[in-house]
Order: sequence, then C-alpha cells, then structure tokens
Amino acid sequence: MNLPVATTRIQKRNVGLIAEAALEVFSSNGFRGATVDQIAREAGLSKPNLLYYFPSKEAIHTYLLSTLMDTWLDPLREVDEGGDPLDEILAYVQRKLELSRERPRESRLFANEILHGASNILPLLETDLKSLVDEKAALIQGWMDAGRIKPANPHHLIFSIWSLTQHYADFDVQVRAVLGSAAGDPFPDAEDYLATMFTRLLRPD
Amino acid sequence: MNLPVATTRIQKRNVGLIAEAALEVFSSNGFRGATVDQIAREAGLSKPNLLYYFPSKEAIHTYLLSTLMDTWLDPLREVDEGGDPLDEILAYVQRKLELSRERPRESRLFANEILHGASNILPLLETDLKSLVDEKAALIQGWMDAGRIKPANPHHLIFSIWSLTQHYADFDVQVRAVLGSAAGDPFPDAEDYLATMFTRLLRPD
DNA sequence: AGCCAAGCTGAAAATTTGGTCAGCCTGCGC
DNA sequence: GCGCAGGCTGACCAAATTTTCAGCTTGGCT
Repeated sequence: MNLPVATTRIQKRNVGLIAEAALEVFSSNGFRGATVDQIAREAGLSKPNLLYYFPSKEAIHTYLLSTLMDTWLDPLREVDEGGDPLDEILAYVQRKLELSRERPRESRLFANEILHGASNILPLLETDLKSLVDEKAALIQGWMDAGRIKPANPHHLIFSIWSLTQHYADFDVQVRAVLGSAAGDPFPDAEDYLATMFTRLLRPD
Repeated sequence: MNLPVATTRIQKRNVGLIAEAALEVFSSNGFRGATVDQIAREAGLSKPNLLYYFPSKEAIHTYLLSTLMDTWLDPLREVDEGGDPLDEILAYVQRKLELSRERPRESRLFANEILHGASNILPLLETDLKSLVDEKAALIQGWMDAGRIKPANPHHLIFSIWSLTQHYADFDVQVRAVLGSAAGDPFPDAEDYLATMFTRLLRPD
C-alpha cells in the first residue's frame, strides 16, 4: 500500500490527475463499481501508466480517503470557544453546507465508505474524529451550562449538523427529483431553513 | 426482468430466502460490490438454483427496490390532516427513526441507490414520491398559515426529517465510533434530541 | 552528444464473476 | 409405483477487470 510521494514535476502532475479522476469515478460508482480503465481514461493516462504511480486500485482509494479526512474535519476544528455560541454553530452549519455544494463528490465518497462499514477509516473515526467531536461537544456543553444557548445533547447536535448538510450532497438526486426541475437551486432555501432550525433550537428565550 | 410470482410452497420459501439474503449482501456491499455467489451462499442455495428463481442479479436488486418503496413511504402517508399538527410531525419523526432502528439494511440499500444516481428508481421519485411530498408539504403549509405551527419551508422540513432519521441507520458505524463502545444504544438519546429539535422549531410561542 | 533513471506502452496473464447447460433428483398426483 | 413437472446441480463458458512484464521512449543532467 505504498502511497506515492510525488517529487518530480511529472509525478506531481500525474498523481494529481489520477486523484482528480479517481474522485470523479469512485464517487459516482463506488469502489467496486469503478474500474481502473475508467479512472485512467478520465485522467488521460494509459492503464499501465496509472499503475506505475499507484500499486493498485485499492491504493488509489485509500490515498483519496486519507487526503479527504482533514478537509472534511476542518470546519469543525474552526468552531471557536471565543466566539458567540449561536454564531459559531450557525457558521459551522454554513461551512458544512458550502462543502456539500462545492465538493459533493468528496461527500459522496465519504458517505459510500461509511455506508459500507468504513473498513478503511474506522480506526481514524474511533481516534481522531472521536476526540475532536468529544472536545467540541464539551465546549458546546459548556455554553449550554452557562445558559448562553439552550440545552440539547451536544453529540447529537453535531450529528444533526452532519446529516442535514451532507444530505444536500449525498441525496442531491432525490432532493431535485422531489422539488422538480422547475425549482432551481435548492441550496439558498436549504440555507435559510437550516439557519431557522438551529436558531430556534438554540437561541435562549 | 421477469419478477418471480411465487406460487408453490417451495417457490415462496426460496424467493423469500433469496430476498432476505440479497438484502443483507446488497445493503452491506452495494450492487456492484455484491456477488451472486455471496447471495447464494447467504441464502443456502447453489448459484444456478438461485438463478432458477431470478433471471439475473439485476432482477433481484430491482425486486428488492420495488418491494421496498412502499414500506419506505408509508410513515409519510400516515401523516393525518385531522390530528394535532405538532403531534403528527413528531409521530412521523418517531416512525422514521423506528424504521432506521428496525430496518437499517433497507435504509442502506435505499441510500446506496440514491447515492449512485438512483438509476433504477428515478422515475418513481419524480412521480409517486414527488406527488406524495407535495401533498404533505401543502398540508403542513396549511397548518403554518393557520398559525398552528411556526412557519418553515415545508419541503425542507420533510428533507430534514429524512436526513436526520436515516443518518442513524446509514451512518450507524460512524455514530457508534464517535460515541464510543461504552456508550450503548444511541437511539434513545437520538429520539429525545429529535423530539426537542422539532418541538422548538415548530411549537407556537 | 551521450547516458540513464524516470516515464510509458502493447500485449497478455491471472482472476473474478455473471450466466448457461445437460442432465440428475424429488415431491406428488394418479 | 409410475410419470413427470418442478426443483436442483457440477461443470463450464464468456466477458470483464486487475495486474504484470519485457522492453521502448524521453527528460534532464554532465
């Protein structure tokens, strides 16, 4: 499972091309549904050349997931103890919703991995993710104890932010099918709705 | 795409075994990730025997999805114009959360299908699902206009119920990884949290 | 220019997998 | 107990797909 350490100019370019192509293909077909041929074609490389940079299909997948993890958690890391509690949480919701809009492929790749048991990243979830969430949950609990926002289970609060925002990336097809083709971009309404939802949940009387 | 019409005793038993096994295998590996061998082994049948009942792997998948659709929409159908608005919506949330607990495999099968473009069921989403949602959204909008619950975008309200409840089935692995193995069943806390969330969102002052 | 490691390729090996086939069992009505 | 449609199987095929390999090409350094 040697992950490539891109050093030369050509290596950097081709590893980048492969990662971009693999993200496209894996996110729309899943790991098993994707073929190396597809990824190679999408990247504009021959199949043996692609396998010159990554030892196997699995290695590309693992590389993508490990790269993705940090990007995915950054918005939560940014939640700041010093800010206004409600503003901080609303801003987090907003950042996550933006990720769903701007990087739906990453969201779907991640969703697919979790859905199928997270076999590649379960250890990461149980350590890095858990400790980050525990830390932020404690922070939020502190705000609640201080009466600065209304009480609610902070872990499930974080889950709810994930599920509500990622829904607009992962279930995009369903959202658009239900709203109808005439409805246009669902994101502005989603943004309003989610702001309302978390404001009413948390704003003190 | 001949779907089997089980008539004899043995047919009923084996079609049932196959459906159960296929649900297990498809939901944990996705359509492409599942093999006919796996399904046959899980069902306790030989591969040719399985293909004696269904003409192809695809046919099994389609059969499962078409059977599933109704089960999945029933809780929304039950939302009743005559009931108390907030109670009706909270009861819907509860029913959906129960489905996530009792039938996580069905939820994941569905999620996987949508995630990969819903190619098998998109027409159903654009017709049956859309009209049901539109009908219930209008009902909810009526309750809001009458001041019986607070205003909020009714379509996105329905989306939020789907995403929040299905999260506990589809992302179960992640939820448990974050809460830790010591935490026990996450569902009771989820139920409380969701009840709080929708009550604060909708209950008139 | 000349060298050589890095970059790349066509062809094919190895493996997985969906589906077929010829024919053997078996439950059950007579 | 006989016949036979329904039920079932081992062996096999064809297609798809991952991975390997022997060797050709090229970029960049001296």
